[in-house]
Amino acid sequence: MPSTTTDSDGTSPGTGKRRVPLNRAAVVAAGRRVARDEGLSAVTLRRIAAELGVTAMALYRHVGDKRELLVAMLDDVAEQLELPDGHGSPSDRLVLAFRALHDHLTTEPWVTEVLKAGELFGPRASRFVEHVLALLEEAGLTDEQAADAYWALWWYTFGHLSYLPALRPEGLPARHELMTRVRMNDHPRLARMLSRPPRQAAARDAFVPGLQALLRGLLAD
Amino acid sequence: MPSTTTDSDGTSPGTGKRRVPLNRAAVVAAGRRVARDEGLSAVTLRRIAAELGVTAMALYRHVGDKRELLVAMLDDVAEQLELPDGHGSPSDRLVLAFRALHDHLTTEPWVTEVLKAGELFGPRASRFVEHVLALLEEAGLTDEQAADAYWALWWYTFGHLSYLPALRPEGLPARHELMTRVRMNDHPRLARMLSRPPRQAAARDAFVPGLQALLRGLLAD
DNA sequence: ACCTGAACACCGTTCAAGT
DNA sequence: ACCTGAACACCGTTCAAGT
Repeated sequence: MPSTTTDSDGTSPGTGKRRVPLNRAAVVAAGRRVARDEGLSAVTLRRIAAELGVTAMALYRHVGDKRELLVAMLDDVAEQLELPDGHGSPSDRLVLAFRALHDHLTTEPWVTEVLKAGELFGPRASRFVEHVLALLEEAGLTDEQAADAYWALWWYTFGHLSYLPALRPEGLPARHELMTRVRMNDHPRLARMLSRPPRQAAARDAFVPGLQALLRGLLAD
Repeated sequence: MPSTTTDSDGTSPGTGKRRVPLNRAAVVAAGRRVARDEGLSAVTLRRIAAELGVTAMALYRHVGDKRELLVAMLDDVAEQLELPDGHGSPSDRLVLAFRALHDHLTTEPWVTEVLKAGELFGPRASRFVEHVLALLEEAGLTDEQAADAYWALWWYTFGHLSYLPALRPEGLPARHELMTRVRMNDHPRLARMLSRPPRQAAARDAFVPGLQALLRGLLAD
């Protein structure tokens, strides 16, 4: 979402001299830019500073520490999540909501990595939570049931997100090695499972059926 | 489970001189010891080497790199997982199996952290997978349905494991801060959810009901 | 007020050298 | 064969100093 020639900090990224003082939004934007283009491992204070034409220490004026920066980047992503306003049963609309969440968190892989690092999906995600709780209520759940159901749905979604990277090209050698080390004669069912093509698309498609199954179980009292 | 005075490397940990040459099992055991006692962040090659009375570089003789060491530590944990041989319906026994997995992975918190880092739960876990696939088959699922169901159950379990740390004492300030930053008037249901006591035990107890709901949905065709 | 330079205490890892 | 010492290229972060 950075524009072509000028960013919110008033400079062309990586070039030229500072015209205006740094601000927090510019730091967060630079962090997202680096994360999107070069991956989370490239998100170091020194790298972001270079992106802004500044030294690493200058960042400490606008951000308490690196963790705070990551939380701010996450919150920035949360703000851009759009809630689908669908029709149909609460169950159908819950599927839509979690699919939207899943897809949104998936567009920039670093987001999942930061979530895995233990950061909570920040305050700006509260719209989403409220929306889901309302749908669960509409489906007939009590406050307590809705809260438990929300967490179950989130755990499932987060677990799925976390395992997508393992199915990416880089992870496939590890999977193959695992396949060869398993004594297949003792584990015929596992052997059959592993022999199925492990396409990432397959895992992606498996998200919705599992989600629907979970919802069926949660909404059936 | 290292014994009291002597370890598998033939020395008292952290003291004395080497009597026998290092071996891979001793390195892995030392890694687990450090992880259990001081947390995953303390698991550095230098720290493990010190534990063994050796320099960091000596470890490279027995372990390719740090990642390989972590995978070996994980595999060590997988080997110790005991499958419960319960009676009752396949569904009941699936609950038992995943509860056993959950509890086993929970006894040493670093395990979840390594899983979050993207490592696959190694070859020695294949007994568990085979066991679950057999139960799903017994419940009437086809190969393909069983594979999808296995993943759904794992995603749910892993998601839950991953969020336990956020509910530990260290994470509670963050949760509280989140609570104050949410505009509660706009989000009444979220406000009610957050005001419930966020005890870790509660999240732990919530694991099984969600698991049962998921199973209900998966097994009902 | 805002930013820099140098330094500190760490990492994983490589490489030549010791015994 | 097995281990060491010194070094490299990094981290996040602190602190005194510049303008």
